[in-house]
Amino acid sequence: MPYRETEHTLAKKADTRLRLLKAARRLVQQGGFTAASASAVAKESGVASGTIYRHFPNKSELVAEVFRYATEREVAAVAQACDAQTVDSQGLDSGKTAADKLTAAVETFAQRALLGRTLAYALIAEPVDPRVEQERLRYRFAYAEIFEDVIALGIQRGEFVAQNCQITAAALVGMLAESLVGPLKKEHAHEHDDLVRSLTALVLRAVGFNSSFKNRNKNKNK
Amino acid sequence: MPYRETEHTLAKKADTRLRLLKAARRLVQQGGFTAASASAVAKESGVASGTIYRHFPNKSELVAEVFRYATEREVAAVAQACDAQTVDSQGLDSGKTAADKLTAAVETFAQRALLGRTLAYALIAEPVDPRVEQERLRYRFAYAEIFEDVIALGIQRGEFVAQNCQITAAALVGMLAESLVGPLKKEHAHEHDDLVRSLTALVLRAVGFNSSFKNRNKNKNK
DNA sequence: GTCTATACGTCGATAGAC
DNA sequence: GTCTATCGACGTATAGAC
Repeated sequence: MPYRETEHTLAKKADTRLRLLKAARRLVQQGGFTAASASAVAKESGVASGTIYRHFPNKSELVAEVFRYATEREVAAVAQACDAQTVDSQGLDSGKTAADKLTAAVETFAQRALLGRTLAYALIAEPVDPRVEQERLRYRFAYAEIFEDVIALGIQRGEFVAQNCQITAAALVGMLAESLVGPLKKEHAHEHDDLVRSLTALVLRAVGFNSSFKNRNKNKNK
Repeated sequence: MPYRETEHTLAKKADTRLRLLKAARRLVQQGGFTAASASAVAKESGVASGTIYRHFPNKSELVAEVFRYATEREVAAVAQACDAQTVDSQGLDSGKTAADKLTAAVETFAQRALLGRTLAYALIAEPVDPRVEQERLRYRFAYAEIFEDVIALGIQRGEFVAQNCQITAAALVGMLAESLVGPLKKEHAHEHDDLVRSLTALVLRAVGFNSSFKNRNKNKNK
């Protein structure tokens, strides 16, 4: 009787793969990418080291996948922070301004990073394999796309000064990432709130937020 | 007669080392770090490939050294742009404002990058060996230190709003680096001037430049 | 400079799914 | 009976300690 792949075997295989990813992510969370050695991942996920290479062609690919797995959560959180409550449960526009959205995005990004410093540092700045660095570039662009929309909205609403959205969006990504690198390395970053406030202020200045803007169109869709 | 290192042999050795570095830098300039393979470097500098390893312990170290060699120029150019002409040949303060300095720094960084796009991309964003990535982190901090002084000056002079200089300085480094990544990859970036203008405006907004600032202390040291 | 530790990746054997 | 997943020791490269 010839061997065939069935639903069951495939599901099991996918399951093992996921276990490996989750185990690796835990290790990165605790000690950065350097802590996610092949043998450590194997141990953490309860398989033999050789098994890893039945699911990933090499270490770089495993790590790149872990990077995506972890970063996608962050991107999603920021994206959600921008859109959240723009439209409430009754389908009414809550009148969230572009400045509100941008502030929420910055706070979300920064606070998540500061609460999981090791993971954040690993995702943002830890020197890693070029293969993983490639993924970093992609995801920075993903963040930029989110910001771009918000900036365009802000300009359209007259909250922000006219500007090239793409440039500013990329710049915001750089600002956030780079300004967090230092604090993420230090041990006692208990001035979280100060830092977040500084960052939001900085970002709002950068986009040319007109602080006299009074949300003139508030509730215009009601 | 036992072999001894003489002045002459040492000088020759240093000379070869420098030739290797310069050759590698040329290659990076033309094709990024991927183009600077060991064999290519050997060919370009007219030595046998094995000779490289008499001057550098391994490829990573060679590349890291090239990175430093190239980046130090850039940092120096930016530092000089900040300080230039603050004091003229007669020892008189030319009254350069912090905004002037910051603008000069941004223009210098961006224009140099746009004129040597391949090299700039390699130094700023190309996925590279972790050993080299480590150097990137260092140099980003070097840039930040330059900016920090200028920002502190601007605050002190009342040109910029009060803020945490370290955070802003790091953020500026990130802004510049990240906003150039996209443009540096594209072929026809003939909107150089537009980009540079956008960047300077963005940076001045970020530091909270008070555009009504009239350089009240101009020439106060005359 | 040698020695030890640890890293990645491979391999033949084994167990088990089909 | 045929194929695959898993194991875990092993080969090889490299880094750090002494």
